[in-house]
Amino acid sequence: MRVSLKDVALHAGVSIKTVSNVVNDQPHVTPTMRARVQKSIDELGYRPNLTARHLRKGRTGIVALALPELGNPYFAELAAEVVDAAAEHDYTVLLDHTGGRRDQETLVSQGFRARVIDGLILSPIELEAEDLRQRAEPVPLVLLGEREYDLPYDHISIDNVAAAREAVRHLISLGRRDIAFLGARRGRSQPAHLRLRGWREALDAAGLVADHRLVAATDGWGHADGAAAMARLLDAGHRPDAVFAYNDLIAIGAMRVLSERGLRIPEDVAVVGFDDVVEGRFGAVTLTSVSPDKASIARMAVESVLSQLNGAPRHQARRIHAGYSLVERESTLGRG
Amino acid sequence: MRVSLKDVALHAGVSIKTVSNVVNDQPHVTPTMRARVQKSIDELGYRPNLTARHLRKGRTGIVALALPELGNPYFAELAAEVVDAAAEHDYTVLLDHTGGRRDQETLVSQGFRARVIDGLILSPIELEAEDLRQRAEPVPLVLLGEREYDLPYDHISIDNVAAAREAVRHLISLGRRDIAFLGARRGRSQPAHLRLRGWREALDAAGLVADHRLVAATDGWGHADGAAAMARLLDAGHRPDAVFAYNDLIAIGAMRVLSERGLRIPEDVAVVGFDDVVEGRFGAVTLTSVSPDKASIARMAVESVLSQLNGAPRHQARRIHAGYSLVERESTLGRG
DNA sequence: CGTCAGCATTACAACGATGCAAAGCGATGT
DNA sequence: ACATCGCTTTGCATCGTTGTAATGCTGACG
Repeated sequence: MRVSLKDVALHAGVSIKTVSNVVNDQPHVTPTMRARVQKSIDELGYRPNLTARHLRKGRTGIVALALPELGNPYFAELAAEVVDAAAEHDYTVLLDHTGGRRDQETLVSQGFRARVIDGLILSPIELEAEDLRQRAEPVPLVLLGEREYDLPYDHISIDNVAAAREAVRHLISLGRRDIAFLGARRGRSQPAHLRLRGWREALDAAGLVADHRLVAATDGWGHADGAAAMARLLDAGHRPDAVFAYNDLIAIGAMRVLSERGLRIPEDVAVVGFDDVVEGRFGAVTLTSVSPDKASIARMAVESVLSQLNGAPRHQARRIHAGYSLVERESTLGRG
Repeated sequence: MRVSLKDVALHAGVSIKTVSNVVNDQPHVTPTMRARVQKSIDELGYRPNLTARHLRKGRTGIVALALPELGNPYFAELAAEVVDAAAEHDYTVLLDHTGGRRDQETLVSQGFRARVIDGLILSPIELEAEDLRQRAEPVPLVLLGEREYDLPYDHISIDNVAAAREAVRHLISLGRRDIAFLGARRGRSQPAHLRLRGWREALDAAGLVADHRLVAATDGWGHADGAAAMARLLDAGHRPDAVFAYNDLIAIGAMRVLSERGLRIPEDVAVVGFDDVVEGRFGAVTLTSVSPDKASIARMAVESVLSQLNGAPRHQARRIHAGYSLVERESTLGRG
């Protein structure tokens, strides 16, 4: 069995409370006493029982992070950043993944999966505002990602519209005119709408037509979905001279298909992705991509949870934009 | 504040324990009583406080998973599998990452990072046997990965030597003779030694020389490390006709350098990786790779932790081999 | 009608830690 | 020598839940 305060107290010949005071660095403990108790603590190898502490104090030191899928390197990289950011505050991260399914996301938001947590950082895909409106859970919640809700929860993301606009403007500056968008989620009410809006706005601003036939829906957000969408576009007889993808995986899947069809990147088709995952930096053609500042997203998410825990007013939600940059690589090199 | 058993008991006009019995589906509760209490539970929206339950029962329902780096898709994919496997047993996963550093790995193994866990699944990189020998922690531990220790802990991995042998044998069967190995960790006592041994054994068995000049060390396990190692090899005047990499990321990094130097894959240089990460299936040249059965690794790891929790003898450790297969793709296509 | 078996319900203690308030103790002032 | 002050140390209750043991109650049986 584990060593408890009681054992240490017995060993040191003092009261339980005194040991507790030493452990918690309370004032009003004489150096002598502190030393004596510390000795017993060390000898017995005492370590506080966080469960008990939590029961008493109402804190666990754990924040949950619920992501659509860990297999997507963007989320994996983000998770790593969150773990680090949490560690800075002596917090650990409990990981959950929802598969981007609405029922799972709802369950997680209501605390059904993990109930021993101080806060929740959730990156929703299909969750609807109404699902959250019914949330009775007192646990602080922070939302990440592209979905926007008019609800009293902090929301952290980059300015997706502006970032998408910048990406497409970059393609236009290279002289591209027929710019496809890959990755509007098929059959969804909110299909990647912010990035799609940025695409449209950039085209409008340049006096180009936003041809909806160049918008290809996908079922998911992986390589295979990008490949399928690209193939569909080409099979339908379209030959865009540039592609802006919802994310890097879709872009990479698309690039694969483009080269299978004998199209050169960037000469024939320039490609821009979104997320700046490591993978995009090492393909045969490196990928130009919008690079969200993952570290600061993670940091702000953790800080939001902690500030809510420390009594920040929960009714006024903040919409926080993290930084981003467009990283240009081979897939948009030179003039097309 | 949250609703507790006490509140429900008051509301229903019964004792706390009776409510507890209803909640836990204990026998010896009359249907009438059960209905009455259930009504109060529903009306008040009671949900058990897991922290208190855990304090009482000594279990938290959380297993920790400590990985070297989440940024590596192999580990991210594995983490996703572990989360799923744990969920099947109503367990959630607490994620930690060690950066593959020995001090972090030691801390994690001793429970310093996360102290609210029922078990720990650890994938060590630099941890030494002595670090674990001093482990006093009563929490069940399972080890994953290539490192082998003669210690009383279950260890789950694939048969790295056999898998590496098979990969290299495949290259030999394509007529390749000068087969490089990329990824022995530089300056380490146990540099990827199992996969390296498989490489050597396959060459020996085929009557080929295992030329140690074709073994290139790396600093880490990422794309950049593979690229650097490949560049170093080529710069030194070596021109292998095949490359076997410690993992897919290193392989992909190497492929990038190979094509930069105008070498064709697989015509000039065939490449085999290890891990079968999704990324390898969507490059310009898809990557042949050893594919460990991640799902069953995850499942067995979780089951090992749970069986230890349920009193399985801890002194006799098991060495468990999961399945794997060699998936052939474009990077080793046809005859060279 | 009284007794007892047997099930339903309850009271109490405990898991380990901490907040609060009271008790202990040495030093100081008169 | 004694009252007082102030810091150190302690005892007790408590967080929400569950295991154990005791109690209450109903109905069957003699």
